[in-house]
Amino acid sequence: MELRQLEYFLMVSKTNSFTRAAERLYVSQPAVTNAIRILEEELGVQLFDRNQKQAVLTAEGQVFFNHVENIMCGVSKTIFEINELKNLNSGLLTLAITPIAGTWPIPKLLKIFKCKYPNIQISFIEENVTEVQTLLIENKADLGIVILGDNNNLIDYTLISSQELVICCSKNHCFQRKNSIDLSELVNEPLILLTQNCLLRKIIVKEFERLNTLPQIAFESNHIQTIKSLVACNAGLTILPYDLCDNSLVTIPLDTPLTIDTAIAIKKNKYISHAAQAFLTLAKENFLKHHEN
Amino acid sequence: MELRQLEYFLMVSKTNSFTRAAERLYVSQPAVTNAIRILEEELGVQLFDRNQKQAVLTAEGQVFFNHVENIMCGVSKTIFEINELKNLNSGLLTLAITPIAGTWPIPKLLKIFKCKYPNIQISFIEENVTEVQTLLIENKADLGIVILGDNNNLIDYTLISSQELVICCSKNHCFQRKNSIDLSELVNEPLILLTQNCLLRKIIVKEFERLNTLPQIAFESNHIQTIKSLVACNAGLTILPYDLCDNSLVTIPLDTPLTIDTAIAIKKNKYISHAAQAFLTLAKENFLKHHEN
DNA sequence: TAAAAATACTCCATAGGTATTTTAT
DNA sequence: ATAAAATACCTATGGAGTATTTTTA
Repeated sequence: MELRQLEYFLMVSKTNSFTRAAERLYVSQPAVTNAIRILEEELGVQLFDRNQKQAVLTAEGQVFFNHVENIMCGVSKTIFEINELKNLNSGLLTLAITPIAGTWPIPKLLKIFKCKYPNIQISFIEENVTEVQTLLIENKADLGIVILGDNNNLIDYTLISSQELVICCSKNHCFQRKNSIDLSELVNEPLILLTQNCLLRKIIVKEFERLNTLPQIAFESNHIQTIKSLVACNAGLTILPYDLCDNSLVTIPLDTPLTIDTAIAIKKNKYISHAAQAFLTLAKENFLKHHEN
Repeated sequence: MELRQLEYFLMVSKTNSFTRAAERLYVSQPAVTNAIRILEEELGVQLFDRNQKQAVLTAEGQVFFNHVENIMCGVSKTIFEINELKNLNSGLLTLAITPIAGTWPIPKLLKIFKCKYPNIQISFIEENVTEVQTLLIENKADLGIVILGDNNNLIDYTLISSQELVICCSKNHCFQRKNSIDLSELVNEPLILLTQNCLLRKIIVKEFERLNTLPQIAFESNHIQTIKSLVACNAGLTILPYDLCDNSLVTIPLDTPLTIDTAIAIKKNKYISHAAQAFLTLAKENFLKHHEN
């Protein structure tokens, strides 16, 4: 049984004529006759009654017809859906993101993506970096979005955001007039940082360790907003990516700039779905455009 | 797109290997590779990620897989159903019957048929002879069951029952001792017959007309039972097929036997469905067996 | 190095074409 | 006589095979 035969069969059923079916299918009449003959032989059942004035379905042919219509409808739907995927008019994108990446700078990017490809469904898995990497390697996520720093050699990383870290203090803090600050000046200042397992915290602590010291952590929270509120009421200082700060705080650059880099992580040598490719391309474009400014 | 390709695709999906799929399909590995390659080219989408340790479905391949499973399931169901029809394990038989045929001798035959082919569904259309013939010509019924007498030259008739008509009278009637009766003896007897449009009535009337006379119709009814009851209480005589009589009545054969013939009517040159063929064969067998006795 | 997939090539089955015959109205 | 389907025969596409190369773990 072949789809071609089924197609011919449907056309003969609809036109009640081998000749007219052949015309509409742009093949010769014997081609149709042959296809139907072979189909009937294979099924062991006569599909058309040729003794009538016109080729008319037999009882068995009618039963077959009902099934074949369903099959061919399924085939059409399949091809349609594949084209929708190709045209990025449908699809599922599974993103494995780390919490910090989830708060920033990804939401902005997602908004642009969703606007451009409204029919692509996005599914999030929010886990820590090592778990995100595992998900990628096990093909349980298309793309990961992580803060660079703890790379895995089975994964490729594409930088999509590089943001300068700045010191944040309240408008009343004595640092507020400074043009820049050296990290060493913060050694004795009470700091308000994210909780221990966050990459931003780890990056900051690592920088202090490079100075052979440790930060004085007055408060820690896993909510950026809490940290900002504490800083605003002068409970201490914090260090945040510039874009996460708002005008309730004073931001002061570091003497030796420190950046936090966000990257899209993809398993090496893995096929990338159209939706994932679209996301990757958009993220790269966005990064370049942002960097020009 | 071809069913063969879809079959190969499913096997590769299930085995995650072109080589193992080829083994299971009893074809060479390049045959599978080629089929999938052509399928991918035609769809414009990569279905398998060959960069992994094993051939694994891409996101697009997964979507395709879901559809293809449905399609192939539909194909299996189709073939199964066609085989069921061939094996007379399913099917629909549309019988166009005239009322007299419906009461007798068809019910007996139907019982045997239903017993032998319990899964064939039977649909009745009860109409008069000319309407039954129209239904057959318009392919709205597979078989007709009619009393012979008003034949149509577009239709073939197959005799399935030939029954002698007998005079019926009550046990008190003066005729009850007779061994046989000539129709002419009934000319002045009050008769109880079926209503005008019934073929049995027409046959009887025609016989009287051959004697250049008309029957004296005391009562008419379209219910056999009513007629029999009237005869039993001596309201008159009737003429019925022998099998429709019971021992509440006395039955007397006619001098010159008169028969009522039931036939299966089929449109000439028409394809006969397996179910209809089975019914026809059974009816013929049954008729022969009955005639031997 | 081994195993899997891709490639190169050869062959033949068969789909489809043209020409013609048969069939049915 | 006409129109439709079947048949006969030919051609060429492409599916499947074998042998081999490439690739990746």
